[in-house]
Amino acid sequence: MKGMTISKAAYKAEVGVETIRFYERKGLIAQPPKPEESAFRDDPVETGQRIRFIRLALEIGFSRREIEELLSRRADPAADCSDMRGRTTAKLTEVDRKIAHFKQIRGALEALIAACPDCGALRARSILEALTDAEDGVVGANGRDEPR
Amino acid sequence: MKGMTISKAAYKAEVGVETIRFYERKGLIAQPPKPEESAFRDDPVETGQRIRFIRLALEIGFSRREIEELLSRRADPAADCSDMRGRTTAKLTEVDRKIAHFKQIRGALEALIAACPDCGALRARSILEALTDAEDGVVGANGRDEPR
DNA sequence: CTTGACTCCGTATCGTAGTACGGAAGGCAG
DNA sequence: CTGCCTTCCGTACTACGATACGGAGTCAAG
Repeated sequence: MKGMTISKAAYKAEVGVETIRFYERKGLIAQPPKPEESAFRDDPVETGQRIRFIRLALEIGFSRREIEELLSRRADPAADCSDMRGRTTAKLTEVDRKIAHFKQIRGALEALIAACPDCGALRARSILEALTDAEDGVVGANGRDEPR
Repeated sequence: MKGMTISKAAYKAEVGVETIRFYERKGLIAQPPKPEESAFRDDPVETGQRIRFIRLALEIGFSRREIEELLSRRADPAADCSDMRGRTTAKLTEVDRKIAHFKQIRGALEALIAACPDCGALRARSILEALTDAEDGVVGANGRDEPR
């Protein structure tokens, strides 16, 4: 167990062992071949970089599928930057849409709080009913914010 | 089939039949008792209101579990408005956090686009590597945006 | 040479919010 | 009274990103 075992790779990348295995199953990272002298594999350094890239891309809002594509582009020497730029711009628009949506939600919540002027005396019923009656359809024409 | 059947209730509330059944299973709405003269149930009007409340609360960002609590508070006459106000305020904070987070992501995406000044000549590698190298840890101290 | 920690791998489970399916039974028109 | 539609109900499946578990094999230290 001298090489870069999965647990060491996981520790370095600050993810769980299971996460690495999960990425392997999904084809985001390659399963390193086992060296002949050992039954355990030897993760190349590249794996760590790849994991960090995946985590980062996840953090800025790319989905696993999208990351899959990004990684395949990365491997493809014919892919140029404009493609990547397009994807990133599209993601930016998506993020803007989300921000706008959450701002709308924010407004609805503030209205809800404002609709409860001198609390304590009022029952929960009133605020809930204010919500039900007044806010109908306010939030989104799309109906759903984040298609999960 | 004269009463308020499930499909009529679903139509009125603008949800699917399966969605009502799903809410019943989850205890968000009660299964109306079947009248003796019919094998089919008769959904009371209250059900429709309850469904609209649920949809609305979902839209402004309450989770199913939270809605469950809200509904039980609604049934509880001892619950007062300040409790509801507290929950709503907490949700507002949560939404603010999300907005801030998405703005951070927005920034990262813009940086990513800016890091690709004269595209076309550059390979995807460069922008991806810029991302990997430069943005490390930028996005969130929490590491995860929406705890799903 | 045993013990305990670690690895490998498949499969199962989580949480969220539903959606789909299949079969049995009821209801209604022709 | 026959065929088709709808209802009822349980169960399975979807997407997303992991996370957990069980059993077999392996490695290294005592």
